[in-house]
Amino acid sequence: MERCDDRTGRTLTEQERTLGALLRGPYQVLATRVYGELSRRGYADVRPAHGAVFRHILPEGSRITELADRAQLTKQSMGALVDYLRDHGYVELHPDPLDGRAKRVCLTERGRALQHTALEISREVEQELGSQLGLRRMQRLREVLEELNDLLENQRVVPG
Amino acid sequence: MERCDDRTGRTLTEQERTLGALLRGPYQVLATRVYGELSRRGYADVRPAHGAVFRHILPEGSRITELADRAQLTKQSMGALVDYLRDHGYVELHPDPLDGRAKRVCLTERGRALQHTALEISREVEQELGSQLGLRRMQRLREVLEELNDLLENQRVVPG
DNA sequence: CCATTATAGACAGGAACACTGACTATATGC
DNA sequence: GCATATAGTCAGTGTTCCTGTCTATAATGG
Repeated sequence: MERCDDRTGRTLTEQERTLGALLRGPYQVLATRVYGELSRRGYADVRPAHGAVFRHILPEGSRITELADRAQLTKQSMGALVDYLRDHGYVELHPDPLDGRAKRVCLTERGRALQHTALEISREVEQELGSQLGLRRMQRLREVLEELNDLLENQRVVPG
Repeated sequence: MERCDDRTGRTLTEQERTLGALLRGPYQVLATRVYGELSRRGYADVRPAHGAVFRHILPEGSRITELADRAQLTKQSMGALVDYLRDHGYVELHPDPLDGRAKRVCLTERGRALQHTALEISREVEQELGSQLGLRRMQRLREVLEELNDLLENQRVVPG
């Protein structure tokens, strides 16, 4: 039986870094810093999962099903996130005047304040990284990532 | 009370895409495709969480604590992942000859085959994305991401 | 050599997150 | 109207990761 005794001291995936790994590292750092900073600035009850609501809700409000579709979650999961955010004062639920089954989810003042703060923190972290990485490189990274995101969005659901 | 009735049809975060969002999108697409393809190629029992082991294990084997440190997980969480992978034939546990408390986790033949296949799939997906995005752009993306990862790794733990 | 302290790992319990299936109430289309 | 579709809820489950506690072994300093 072959024993494991190479003694190279490097993993296989270190020798060949996958694109996924290269994306995951920075993303995790970003997410940790943004939610950590939010916690310090008075929004300790907002967790990463709730981003699914704040990222997708429209200024005029959105229905739970809409949010679920956009966030690629089930209605049940999105319903739970919305319940939590309502209980914590970030959103309000209004009956939809056009559809008696539906509810409109709307940001409260506090919800908008959080959204604003989160964007602010994101900008701060990006600037800080940019100053370490070099502004030109950060600019290039952003450009290519925007193109990649556009590409992926357009092929996410085959239009029927 | 101010009602929510802007009717712009765009979210705040769509107007200003954060770096985090730009990284998350492609990462999720990559991860979904890689693990989906692994499932189709006979590794349906390997889930994304198990990547923490395969990404960090050394060719000569690693201890659970080492893997936990590198993957930034607790020893307990890593222990559970290793147990699962042992039960499914991807790793073996040997007592560490140098430390009676420790166990060496080593990949089995099947574990190495999975690792190989996962890297192969990652390359395939990256190539496919590259052909859609443009090879030059993908090349630039990779370069900048590698620099960013190096930067973040070097400041992860302040060297004591 | 022995007492203290540190480390490797396991056991128990729980929180966060997202899922499936089944259900009610309302809307829509013929 | 009746059949079908949709919005949202209720109940239950699985995965992933955590904290706290414990045992066994190792390392260190008198």
